[in-house]
Amino acid sequence: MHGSPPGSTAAAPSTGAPAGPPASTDRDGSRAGRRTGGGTRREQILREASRLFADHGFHGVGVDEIGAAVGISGPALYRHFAGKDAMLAELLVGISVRLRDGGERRVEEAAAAGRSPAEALDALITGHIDFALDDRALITLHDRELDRLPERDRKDVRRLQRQYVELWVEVVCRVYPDLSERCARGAVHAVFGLLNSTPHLSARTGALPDRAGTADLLHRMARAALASAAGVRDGAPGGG
Amino acid sequence: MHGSPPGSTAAAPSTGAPAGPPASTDRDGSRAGRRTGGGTRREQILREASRLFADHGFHGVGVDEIGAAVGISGPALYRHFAGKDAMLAELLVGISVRLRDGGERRVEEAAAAGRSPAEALDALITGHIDFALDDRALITLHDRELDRLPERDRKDVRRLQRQYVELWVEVVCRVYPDLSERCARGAVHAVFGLLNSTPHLSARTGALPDRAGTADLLHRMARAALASAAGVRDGAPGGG
DNA sequence: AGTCGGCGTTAATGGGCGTTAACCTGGGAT
DNA sequence: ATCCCAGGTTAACGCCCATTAACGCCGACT
Repeated sequence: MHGSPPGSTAAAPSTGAPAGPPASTDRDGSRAGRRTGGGTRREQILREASRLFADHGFHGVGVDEIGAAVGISGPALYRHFAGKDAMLAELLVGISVRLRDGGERRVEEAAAAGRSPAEALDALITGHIDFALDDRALITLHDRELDRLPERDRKDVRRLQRQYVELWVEVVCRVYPDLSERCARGAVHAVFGLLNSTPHLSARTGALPDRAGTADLLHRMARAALASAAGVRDGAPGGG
Repeated sequence: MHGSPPGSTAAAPSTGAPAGPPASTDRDGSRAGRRTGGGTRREQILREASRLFADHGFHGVGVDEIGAAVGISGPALYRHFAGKDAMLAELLVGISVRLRDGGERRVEEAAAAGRSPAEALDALITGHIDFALDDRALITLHDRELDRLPERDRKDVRRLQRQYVELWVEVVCRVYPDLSERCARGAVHAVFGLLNSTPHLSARTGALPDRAGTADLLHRMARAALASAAGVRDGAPGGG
């Protein structure tokens, strides 16, 4: 019991890539960047933690569960994170940064290429849809577990979220000049709700055709919803 | 310590109506229906519990907190409910029943009055918006805490939710015959996401004009989103 | 008047869980 | 060859919290 060999009792990881035999092939120079199946240990942990948090809620997941999901057990997580809170914080801040930076990049690129505000808005919609479809768990956490964060991080996340919303509002107001900023903000929030509904869809079996079809459907709905918020018939063409 | 008089140490209720002096004025005949400030004790508890669950998540709220919110302390809740799970179950089942029954009633009334499918759809939208605006906490719980339910109740709630969705899908398919049922289901889910976004809005101060304005905005957006899902320009009038 | 049950109270119990402690190991740098 | 430390392991601690136990008050019926 006491001197038993380690590494045999831990549960198997739930991702597709089993980490049983340590991946000895891919050694990169960096010290803290040892890689197993899918990225750094830290990244593995964050990925699994996000899935678990999204499924069962932050308080509904134990550290042992998270550990088991990556093939290590319980307290070993403390070699990578200061605690459970720190994992959630890193996830939420990471999401918010990615959303904001991605949005800013798209708007800047559109402006640099001399495209119309409507095209910039399309770029924002496309980016958000990609995110919602590819990182469903993160999207779920994004607007669900914010309150479980220690004060400091919560403020950071809120600031980032606000910046992202304002980015949208600016573009929307440029596309629909008659729309008040107040209404635009409300409409943008509603469109986020629409786009972020994807987690619910894919829970059901085959609820939607495929990725491209879903993306197209959501894109059309989002654009039409915004247009109608401005009291305008949507005159844009069909899809991307 | 042991024989101290009860009723003096409990925390004050957070609702507007203090329950300090027992309401002796309103006695109705029913035995289990004693009333204090706002409805039955059971109803008080459910109301506060829904608010707390929505704010902090099911696992993030303790029974002592719920008790304190209605002016009693901790284990007294067990005089009214079998346990914490039972409260959540009653809330979620109640929501789902109200949504489904309300929806069915509206559709039947529209049919009985000889109205068009489009008008039935408008009635559904209006009903959902009323619900989302008046019971924000419940709407939040509705799609967030389902997994925290014991198996039996979870199945019930899912069945009710499915029936509600199917009700919408039927009406939508009648309004837009070219829309495949599959796409209609996806679009309906997306519209739910749009309409249920209201909790996020009102968290911010003055994010939206007023109740009527918000309802109108959401209604227009929902209708336009559904129309665009069918590949149709929304031809309905402004709304009201 | 007497009693009985609804509704509270506080104290105790028991399990779950985050976190820490103490210890082990294997592979790269010296 | 040796050392070191990143990254594991299991055991233990302590808190939080849902639930139960044991008891008290009061209003309503007989």
